[in-house]
Amino acid sequence: MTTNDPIQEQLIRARRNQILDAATKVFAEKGFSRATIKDVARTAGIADGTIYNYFENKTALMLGILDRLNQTEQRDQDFAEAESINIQEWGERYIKQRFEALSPEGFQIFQVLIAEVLVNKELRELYYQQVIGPTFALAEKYFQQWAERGLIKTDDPILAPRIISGMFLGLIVTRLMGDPVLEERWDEVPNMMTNFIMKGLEQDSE
Amino acid sequence: MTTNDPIQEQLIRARRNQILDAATKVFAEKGFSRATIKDVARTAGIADGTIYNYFENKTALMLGILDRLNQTEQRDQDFAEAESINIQEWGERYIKQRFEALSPEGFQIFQVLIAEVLVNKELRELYYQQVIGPTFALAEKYFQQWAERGLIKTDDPILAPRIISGMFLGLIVTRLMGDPVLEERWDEVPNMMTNFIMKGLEQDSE
Amino acid sequence: MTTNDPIQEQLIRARRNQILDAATKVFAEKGFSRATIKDVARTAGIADGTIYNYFENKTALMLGILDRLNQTEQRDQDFAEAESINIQEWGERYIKQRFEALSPEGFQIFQVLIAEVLVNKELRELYYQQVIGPTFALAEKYFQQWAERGLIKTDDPILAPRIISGMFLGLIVTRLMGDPVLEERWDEVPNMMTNFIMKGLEQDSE
Amino acid sequence: MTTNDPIQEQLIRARRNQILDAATKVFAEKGFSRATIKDVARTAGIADGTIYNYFENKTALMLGILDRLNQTEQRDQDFAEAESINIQEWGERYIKQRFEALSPEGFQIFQVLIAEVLVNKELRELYYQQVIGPTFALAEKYFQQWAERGLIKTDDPILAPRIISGMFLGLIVTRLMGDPVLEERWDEVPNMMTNFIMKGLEQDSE
DNA sequence: CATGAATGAGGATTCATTCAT
DNA sequence: TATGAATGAATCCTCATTCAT
Repeated sequence: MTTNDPIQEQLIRARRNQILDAATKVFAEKGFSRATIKDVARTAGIADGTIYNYFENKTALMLGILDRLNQTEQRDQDFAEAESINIQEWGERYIKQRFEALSPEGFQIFQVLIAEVLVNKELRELYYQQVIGPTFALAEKYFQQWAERGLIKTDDPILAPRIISGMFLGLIVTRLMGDPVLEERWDEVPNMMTNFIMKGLEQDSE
Repeated sequence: MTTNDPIQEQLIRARRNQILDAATKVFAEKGFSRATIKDVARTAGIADGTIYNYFENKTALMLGILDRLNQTEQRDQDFAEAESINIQEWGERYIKQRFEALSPEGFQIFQVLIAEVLVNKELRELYYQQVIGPTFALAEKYFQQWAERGLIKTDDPILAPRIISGMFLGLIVTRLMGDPVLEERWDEVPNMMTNFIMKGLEQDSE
Repeated sequence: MTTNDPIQEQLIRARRNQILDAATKVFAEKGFSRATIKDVARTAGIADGTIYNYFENKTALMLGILDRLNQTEQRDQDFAEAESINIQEWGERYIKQRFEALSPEGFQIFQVLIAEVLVNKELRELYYQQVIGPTFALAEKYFQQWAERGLIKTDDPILAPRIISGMFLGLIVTRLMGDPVLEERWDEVPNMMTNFIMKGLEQDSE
Repeated sequence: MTTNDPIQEQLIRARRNQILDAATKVFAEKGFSRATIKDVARTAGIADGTIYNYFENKTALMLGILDRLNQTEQRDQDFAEAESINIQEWGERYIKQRFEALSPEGFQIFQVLIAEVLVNKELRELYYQQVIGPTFALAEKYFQQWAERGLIKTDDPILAPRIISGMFLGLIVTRLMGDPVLEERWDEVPNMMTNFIMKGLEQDSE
């Protein structure tokens, strides 16, 4: 079962990725339940049965997608360096970075993920525990520090990051819901959003 | 077929609502595809077949939920009166109103809706056309006016409402994803959000 | 249950006939199985439930149709008088009579009957016992007599009537199968058929 | 999808035939509508689902039966050679041939076919167009020729073949309706029928 | 490992029948 | 009696999963 042959390992990993790519695409298009193993297999260009050599069952495909997401996510958990530089600048950079990470495939992953997490309690808990929770915990810590140092003016370092990430998430969802404006002007969104977060809508009071 | 007997009408409407309530609950819990007609029937306390006396098929249940949503939504399409009063005050009031409209059942409806719309192209297009599109169109018009009159300082009346509604939507999704903080402190969110929208995070520059 | 009020009786019989008419029509169009009680009720202009006040169940509708057929059939069991007149003339008259009995409704009854009898063993046995069998028995008797008296030249009074009635039945079936020629020229068929039966195709041998 | 592997092809065709055999049997016994896929599957000795690997749906089974019939039918479209030989002899031979083609399975096919065609408009039109119509067209042509050459004495080459084929069809139906005489003496029918067609019932007039 | 035919449990839907009004 | 809403058994069909090749 578990070989140690490094070439074998490579092949297996490649095949797993090929299947997960197909699954992501198909799940995004039709949703987890409506998508069939046959769909995934056809999209991956392999036979139905082959999928079961790499994944226990259909649910494992979903978890596999989540897993890959986690792995990529972890790379950009870099709230850190904020201290050194101007907070506005950092915010800008951070947000842009998040947006840039959203490849077309990234959107599909979000699409699958949100849709499924909303209606699958198990997955929801898993995802909250593994991703959302830790992210918020980290964010809270930094917002706390920044607020203390007077870098930002929020008095609620718990809700603030939720509002910001909510904005990000909501924009993605709105785009996924088919808003053509967001699709077309997606590049302008990070800047706009940063501005928004920093300064709000209100007229300067002078 | 279509009787005019008002008592009959009442009964039919009541039964339809009973079924839609059950469907909303079940769809929110398990998602549209995983939910079975038997689930809905059991939850509604009726027989499977009865559902088909009121709805063509399972999909019609989904559309029925959407329809009821539209009907309630239309009541609060009141961007209007903003002109008369202070824009900040209006924003506060408007946002609070939107939040208050979110009964527990309201959350379930969102849960069903978002999850399904994300993976159901037909429904997505329908919903965008009937709800999202018109709402944005209206919002754009008002933002435009407010910006012209100097009430708000955005220079982009197209993206701005998307960012704000995205924030709202994103917060709902985050809560639906199980964030306990948002659930617990949901009452504080409208104020916080209003503030945020108006003033942003940035320290006043004096 | 069983009233003796003659007016009641009349009404009941009328309603039964109304239902059977509708059933005949619907069964002919869609076949017994595909036809629904709702179809029959709608065609009869009454409610579904009402049918069950007059017939035990759906099958009883079929038997009711058969029953009415038997009652009309019995009127023309008049092989008799053949003796008195020229056999050719009699044949002509008999065949014409059979054809004339075929009202449009009569075709529908045949359509229902044949289709159902072919695939319903119980009904088939019932029908053979009650109608086909007795008819052949009678026919055999007369053919026997005619042959003995030299009125016809068949030496097989058992098969002969089967061939003739088969011809009749087959022409009906062919017409029911949608042959436009037979539909259009149906009036000419009796004569043609009589001739055929009497003289066959063969050239006279002089 | 469509492999060219000849062994695969063989297996597929064999399985299709296995299913169609079962379907023919079951449909003949219970009729198309009353027969269930489970019935067919059990009779074929396979699982329900397997049927759907070979046929789109239940209706396709019916069409499949029809298709096989067409293929066998086409072999004996041999009106031709009549010219060379004595017409009586040819008629005899032709009719015998048709009767011999009626294997036990052939009867079942007729049973299914007639019963269903009578109550299924779509199938009826399909069958008329593909089988009955063309057959009559061919027959008309030959009867016309024979009549012109004085081989037969009919003056109506349009109705004549209908009467003859009607006789054949009617005899089959009568037998299918359960007549024990026809079942027992089926072998004698072709001769009797030929005679009948050629000479009719009438006493020779000398 | 790869394949894809076979399996059969599960779910949407239909419809004969019942029964309260 | 007439009605037609409610019922739930029955049936078609889908599809995750298995397994022989």
